[in-house]
Order: sequence, then structure tokens, then C-alpha cells
Amino acid sequence: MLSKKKQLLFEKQAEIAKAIAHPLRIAIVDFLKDGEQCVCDIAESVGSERSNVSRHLSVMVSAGVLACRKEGLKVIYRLRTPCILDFFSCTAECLKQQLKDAEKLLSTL
Amino acid sequence: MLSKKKQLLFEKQAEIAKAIAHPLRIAIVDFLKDGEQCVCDIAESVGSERSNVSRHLSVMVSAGVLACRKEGLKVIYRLRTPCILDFFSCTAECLKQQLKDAEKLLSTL
DNA sequence: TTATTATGTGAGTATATAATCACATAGTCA
DNA sequence: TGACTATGTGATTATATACTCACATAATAA
Repeated sequence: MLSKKKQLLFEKQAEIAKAIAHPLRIAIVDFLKDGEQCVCDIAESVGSERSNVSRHLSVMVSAGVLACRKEGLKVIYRLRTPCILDFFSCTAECLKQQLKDAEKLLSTL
Repeated sequence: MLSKKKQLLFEKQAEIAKAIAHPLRIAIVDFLKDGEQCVCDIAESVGSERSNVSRHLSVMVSAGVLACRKEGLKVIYRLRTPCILDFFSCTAECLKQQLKDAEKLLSTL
């Protein structure tokens, strides 16, 4: 069985993972990697309703993945830490491995 | 708007993120970091029903995070690539940043 | 053969999540 | 003040997910 401490840590980690476990949210993080952006531009970039994007953004803020600030009418969102981008290299490695395994399987035919 | 190519990539990445976006599944990955294990021992380690663990395992296999092999009666699961563990350092960094921000906020009171 | 063990799965329920629409709020400017 | 713009949110619906139980399957051994 797990200790309470580990369980709590795993819950926190799961929350972060959940916060980016959606194609649209990954698109948002990807769009923000080059700098902060307003909801308006984010919505246009990922091609979805403003209200929907707004909800996705608030989920990521709650999980601590994004931060935001007001600037006049606009709300500007940014990555809270660049380390979230490490996740991309992590998944890229996984996908590469999947491809490698698939190739190995093919070559035996 | 996103290109079809990017959209597909984001979906793949989201699938991997979703596959580990659950406290129990993170506990499983953590348990497997030191080597392969059977369902039985995994279930005991994370403290959940065998049938439930079995389902979680199959989700992670589908996403390409885990691989498995049969050995007699047992089915032995392992991390498909160690790179999935990078996710842990990624979340650890995020959590550290959250703590740092919280401390900064506290010190202004 | 039967019994035993490890694992997987169908069905049901409960809960969580995503998307959309209409509307509310808040800041800006004439 | 009123009109306009950017964003957030309540309510609804549709869908996905997690969990439990009972049962099915598959490997093994007596």
C-alpha cells in the first residue's frame, strides 16, 4: 500500500498531467511556448470557441501550469514554468519508440 | 488554425498524457520504474482491485506507455521506454515553482 | 478430468469532462 | 452616459471515465 505522502504527491502529479491531457490544451501550451498571448489570439490559433478556450485556460491555471495577468480589456496567459515543455520531448520519445517497435514488427513479415 | 499534421500530433501527445493522468496510474508507473511486475503485485502495491488495475494497465498499453509479456499464468508489465519517467521531473519542477510562488505571496503579507 | 490461480471483460452505476449557447461582467472610449 | 469589446460563467447536453461485481478465459497442476 502507498503512504499518504506518496498518494498526495501522485494526486498532484496527476492533476498536472490531466491539465495538459487534451489536444486543445496541448495546442495552447504549444502556442504559448514562444511567449504570452491573450485569450482572443489563443482561441484563433487553436481554432475553437472563446468560451471553450477560456474554460480550458482556467483548468490549466488551477493546475499551476499557466499564469495570467490583466492588461486593459485583455487577459494575457503564459506558461508558469518552461519545464512544462519537457513534457513534449518526453512524449516525442515515447512516440519514436512506438514507431521503432512498429518497424521491428514490420521487418519480421 | 492548426494544420492537420499538428492536430494529429497533439492528439497523440494528449493520449499519452491522458494515459498517466490518474493518481493510480502514476503510482503504477512509479512502481514499475525499478523493473517489470505482474498484475498481482502491482495491485497490491497500489492498493486497488485487480480488475480495476487490469483496466488501467490496458489503457497504458494502448497509449504505448507500457508493454507486457506472458509468463505462465502471470502477465508481466513494464515501462515501454524509461523516458516516461522524465514526466516526473517535469511535474516536480512545476510543483516546486508553485511552492516558490506561494512563498513569495506569503512574504508580502 | 477437476481444481486452482492469475488475469481480463461485460454490464451497470456514478461521476467527471467537454462543448455550446446565452448571458453577465469588466474595461475602454466616444 | 451608452456602445463596444474581451473575457468569464451558469445551464444544458453529450460523452468519457472510473469503479465494482460477477463471470469468462487461460495456464497450470493434481
